[in-house]
Amino acid sequence: MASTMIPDIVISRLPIYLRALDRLAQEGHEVTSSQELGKRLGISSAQIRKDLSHFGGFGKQGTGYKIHYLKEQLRQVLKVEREWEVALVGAGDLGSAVARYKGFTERGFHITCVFDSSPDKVGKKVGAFHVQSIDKLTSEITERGIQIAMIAVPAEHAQGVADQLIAAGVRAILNYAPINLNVPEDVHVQYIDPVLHLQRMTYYLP
Amino acid sequence: MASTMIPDIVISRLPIYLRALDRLAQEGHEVTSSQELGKRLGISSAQIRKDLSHFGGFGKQGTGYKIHYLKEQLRQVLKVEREWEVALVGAGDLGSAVARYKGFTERGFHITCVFDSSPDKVGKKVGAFHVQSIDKLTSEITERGIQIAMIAVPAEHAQGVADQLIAAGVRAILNYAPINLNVPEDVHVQYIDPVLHLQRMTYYLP
DNA sequence: TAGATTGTTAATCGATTAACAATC
DNA sequence: TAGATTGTTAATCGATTAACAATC
Repeated sequence: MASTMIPDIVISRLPIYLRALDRLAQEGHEVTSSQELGKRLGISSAQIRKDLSHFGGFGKQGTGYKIHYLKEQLRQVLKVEREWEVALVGAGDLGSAVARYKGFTERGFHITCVFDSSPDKVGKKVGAFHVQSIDKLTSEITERGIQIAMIAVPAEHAQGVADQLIAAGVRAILNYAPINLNVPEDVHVQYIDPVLHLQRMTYYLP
Repeated sequence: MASTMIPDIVISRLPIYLRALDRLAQEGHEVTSSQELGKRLGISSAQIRKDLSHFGGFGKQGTGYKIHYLKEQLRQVLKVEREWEVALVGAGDLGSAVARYKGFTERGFHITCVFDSSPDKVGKKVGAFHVQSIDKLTSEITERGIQIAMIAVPAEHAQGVADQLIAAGVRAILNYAPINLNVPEDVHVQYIDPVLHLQRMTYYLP
């Protein structure tokens, strides 16, 4: 299969293209070119064409890409033409904010269960969600066949939670805890730590 | 100056190293090696040594790196040995969550002003912050000499806000709005869009 | 000293870009 | 047709890794 041969760095740009295409569509455009897209994103047109060509010829010489069509193709490549169930672990300040964030559902990622280890929180509601005991994590995730989870617990508990999630069948983790996770190679992890981004920018400030 | 010659990809890893060193220190370690650090981070030891060597010889043959010393050196390189003032634009759901997040202050980034365009929000409190009208943005940021801002407004207003921030002197922007910003090349932008990370992982799921 | 690990060089690997034939 | 833009190849550029002398 071709999928194993496509560099991850290419995959990482597809969601960015998709987001820009959504925007162009919203603005009323129907067609775009690698040049226009590249200018918006600060990416060379050659790179965009090369990235897209891994998955097929989506454009037409002389005219460019039909935005609606390209969007649909990219959504299928990324497997985001479907809806995904997501588990959230941690219902503290950070977890609650994540649970309330509307951007997930709007783009096809539905949080369907929220876990916390604190008896104070279990049984309470966070946003629209009923917080469950972490003891239910394995059974709930296994039964529902959930493959994606978000971790929003303190750093010191994140690795343990990740291990539990993986044992229960989770294969993709979005980690908000400020710590690196060690996971088997068939499990994917992405990190959100806004402070890292700030620290990367201060280097360049006077 | 050497700084312009160091690849940005190297800079982007320094905060990750720093975070791992913090953790090692918390766990009671006093010394580490490129091998140990690399194993934790899933990065080759050669890469860590090479990255660090851009800034000086921080280690000792045979023994490795003193964690406390290396932390201090990296903090200086990244300019995070000091405290930074940060402006936040947008006090809606997302902006409020950002304002309440404790991780910023803990690591030296102090939100000192919050702006919103909605008269409903101006004058109210969000977390510990008094929300100001966006009309005050330019004067407030200029007077305080703020160089870092976070954008948490709807996508359609993000570019306009960025333009205002830059005109007022901001040189580093952390953008939570799901849209690419076009900025002059002496302005740094980083993006936080958790959905992008999820979309990048679903590609690999069955 | 023997063992370990750095800092650095050279070799390898991979990603980006330039260029252009194909073609709409 | 003339103009525009794709998809793709080859060339360039840059980043990672392997290896090892230096040295603690």
